[in-house]
Amino acid sequence: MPIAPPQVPADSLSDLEIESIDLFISFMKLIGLPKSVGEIYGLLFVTGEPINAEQITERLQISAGAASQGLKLLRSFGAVRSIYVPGERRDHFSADLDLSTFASAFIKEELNPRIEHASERIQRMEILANDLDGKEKEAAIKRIERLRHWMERGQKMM
Amino acid sequence: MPIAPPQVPADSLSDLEIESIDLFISFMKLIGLPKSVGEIYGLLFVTGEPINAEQITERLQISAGAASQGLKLLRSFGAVRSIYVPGERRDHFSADLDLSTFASAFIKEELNPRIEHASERIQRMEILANDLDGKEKEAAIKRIERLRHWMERGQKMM
DNA sequence: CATTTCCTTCATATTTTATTGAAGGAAATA
DNA sequence: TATTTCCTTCAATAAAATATGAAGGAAATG
Repeated sequence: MPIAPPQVPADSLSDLEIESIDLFISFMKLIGLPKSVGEIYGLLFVTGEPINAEQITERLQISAGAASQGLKLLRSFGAVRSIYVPGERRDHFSADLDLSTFASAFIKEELNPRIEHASERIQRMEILANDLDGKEKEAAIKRIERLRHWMERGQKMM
Repeated sequence: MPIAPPQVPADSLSDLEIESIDLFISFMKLIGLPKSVGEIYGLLFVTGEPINAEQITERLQISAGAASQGLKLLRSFGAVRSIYVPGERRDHFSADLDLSTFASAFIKEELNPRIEHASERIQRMEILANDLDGKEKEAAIKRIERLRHWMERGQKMM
């Protein structure tokens, strides 16, 4: 009878690490990013020391692909940076603690394009509303005007 | 040979309606709400006149269940209101154009609870960090401090 | 320059989320 | 009060999002 393979006990996470990871999972989900991205940032956040991709996959028990993609995204937002560690061949990564960089990048890369798209759509709506007649037209234009107002407010907020 | 059943051509949507629906689908997705919610609000937004649930399901080709749930959610945010139409048995619905009501309700019901949860988590992290020693402890505390700072900033923004 | 190591990409599998449709309850109508 | 109409809920299903892991490329090593 074959012996059950020993559960490779990937160096389990401390309570502090778990709290941090959980926290950033919720945060990333809130802004629409996948769980794995939150896991990675959460781990890097508490770890402090730069660690490599293998360490990330082992501690978090995620695939190399997920780590690669998550790190790529986090770097693109400036939330994580590559750190050169002398004598080490692998890339090492560290969390950037200045979340304002992250926020700006997120607004610029994710939010602004959507706002622009919405803006174009509102413009098109105004044109289409002009083809209506009478009371209906007036009402539609008023509504769309209002929409534009709100959109501009949102735009300014950023 | 049986004749193909005539495609019940549910009174198709105008270009203006499609633009509005698309716009609100993107918006609702952005804030993490399902497509059907965006469809419903988008339709009500351009329609102006109060319409009933059946009209919504027919125009949007969605199920009665989806309409019911979507309307429930939108009402809970104050984005849609029930309108009494004399002589009509069915409930009628109309979009509330004041999006600030919507925004407040969304912040209160969706965002604030998450912030509180995060706040508790940070507190727990601070306690756990106190159990570390030396340099590691100091570094961890500094990071968590920083996190709290950012969280409080976010909290104030709302 | 052959080999190894590391990283990324992408097709597929898995997990998560949203929608459907049937059942049941409440309110209006006959 | 029986019947019909309307609305909601929820288990089952469909759709969408995310993670996996194998394949391939690039860079370091021997």
